[in-house]
Amino acid sequence: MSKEELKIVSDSKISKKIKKGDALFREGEKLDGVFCVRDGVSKLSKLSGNGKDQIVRLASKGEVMGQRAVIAEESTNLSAIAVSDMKVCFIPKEVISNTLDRNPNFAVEVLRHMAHDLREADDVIVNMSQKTVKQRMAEAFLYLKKNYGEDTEGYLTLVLSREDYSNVVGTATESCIRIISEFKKKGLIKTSGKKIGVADERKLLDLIEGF
Amino acid sequence: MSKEELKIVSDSKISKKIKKGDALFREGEKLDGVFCVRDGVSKLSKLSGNGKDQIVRLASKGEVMGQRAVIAEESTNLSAIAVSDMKVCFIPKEVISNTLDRNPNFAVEVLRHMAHDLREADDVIVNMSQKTVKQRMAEAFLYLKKNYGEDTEGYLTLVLSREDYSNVVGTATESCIRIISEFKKKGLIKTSGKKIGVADERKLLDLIEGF
DNA sequence: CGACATTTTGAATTCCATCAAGAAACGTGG
DNA sequence: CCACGTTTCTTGATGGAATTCAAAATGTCG
Repeated sequence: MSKEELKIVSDSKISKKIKKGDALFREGEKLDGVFCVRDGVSKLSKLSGNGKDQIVRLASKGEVMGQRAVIAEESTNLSAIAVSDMKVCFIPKEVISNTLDRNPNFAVEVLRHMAHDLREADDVIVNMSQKTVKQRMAEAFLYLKKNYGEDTEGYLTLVLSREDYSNVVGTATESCIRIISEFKKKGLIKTSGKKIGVADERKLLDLIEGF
Repeated sequence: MSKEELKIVSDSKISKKIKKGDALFREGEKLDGVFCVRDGVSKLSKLSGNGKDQIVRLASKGEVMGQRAVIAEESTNLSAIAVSDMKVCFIPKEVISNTLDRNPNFAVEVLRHMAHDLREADDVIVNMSQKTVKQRMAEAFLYLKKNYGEDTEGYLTLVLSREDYSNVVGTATESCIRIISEFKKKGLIKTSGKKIGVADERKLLDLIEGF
């Protein structure tokens, strides 16, 4: 991307602060631009027929939300809700489509990014359909540790509610809670209030592999 | 896409015939190009930890396979296996990447296509995690009817094995068979050998909605 | 026909969602 | 700071859904 173009995109950014629990957008809305996360984490979820949310992915610093809808010129299929306080910047869709048309490299860059998202989505499909709830819970904890890290005491940096966990894993909140307490009893994880920490990574991995 | 470029792509195509059951490629392989389906149908599947295949999507006439891997310059995450006899054409990756670099419109076109795939993948994730096996079976039949049509007697044009059905839906083959016979008894579908036909679209829809 | 894969049914078991109800945490206004 | 209503978390009990293992029936192909 050339310097002038980088400047255009950069100038057209609008910064926003979003409070935990507030929505950046909701499924079905038309977006006039994309959001880029500068700080904090957002969940991207979709309402299912039975009234439950399914969290499809999480977006944190440096990640972009809404590009699928803007590119396809459709309304969003997902809602974006802040899981923690956030700072985001907004880039109007005209800027996106102009840059796309003018700059093949930018397009290819976006393409790569979407190819990556698609691969992850394929993996999630397989996990959802072939793994047990326990295995998916174990994966979720390892994923959160890997992507968001842990504090000095070994607890996951990103703190989610039990309901959010269940919406990531696609299960009932009670099942999720039961599995957390089972994992704790077996020493796979540790808890402190809402915080959860990975205690035995190896055993979690074994569980995922089916031992 | 300009005429010259169209010609380049067209000239570089290589036609292949693939027999039912044969693989176009297998997960983990590196691809040196993409496949475009001219005739027949292929399943795109991924092996899960427990040894079962999960069919992520089906590709038929006009659809392209392998573009994700080629664009991301990774090995494929999916296997492509012919569900019926097929004719496909192969386009080398150099041709793809050259065209991508030169032609912003082509890139945007591919981008739109991938945005569409991503949306569908999101929907599948929600279906897999929130719907029952029965509901997913019902959806599968309606999907197959809508996308591949039915013969003069009302049976689905695309004939899959029971195992393939179960791999689409993400369930055990026995469960899948039991549901088929239940649906038949209730008059939702009809069968004749391996062939399956939609008998009562409305009732299938009701079942999906949870009645 | 015989060998092999696919389809079908049966029964036992495990997994998970749901309903109900109690305990702990949280915020808010007095 | 406490009393309160509200939300979130936790545990128990139960029924239904789906997997698994086993075995029989049917189909397919050399």
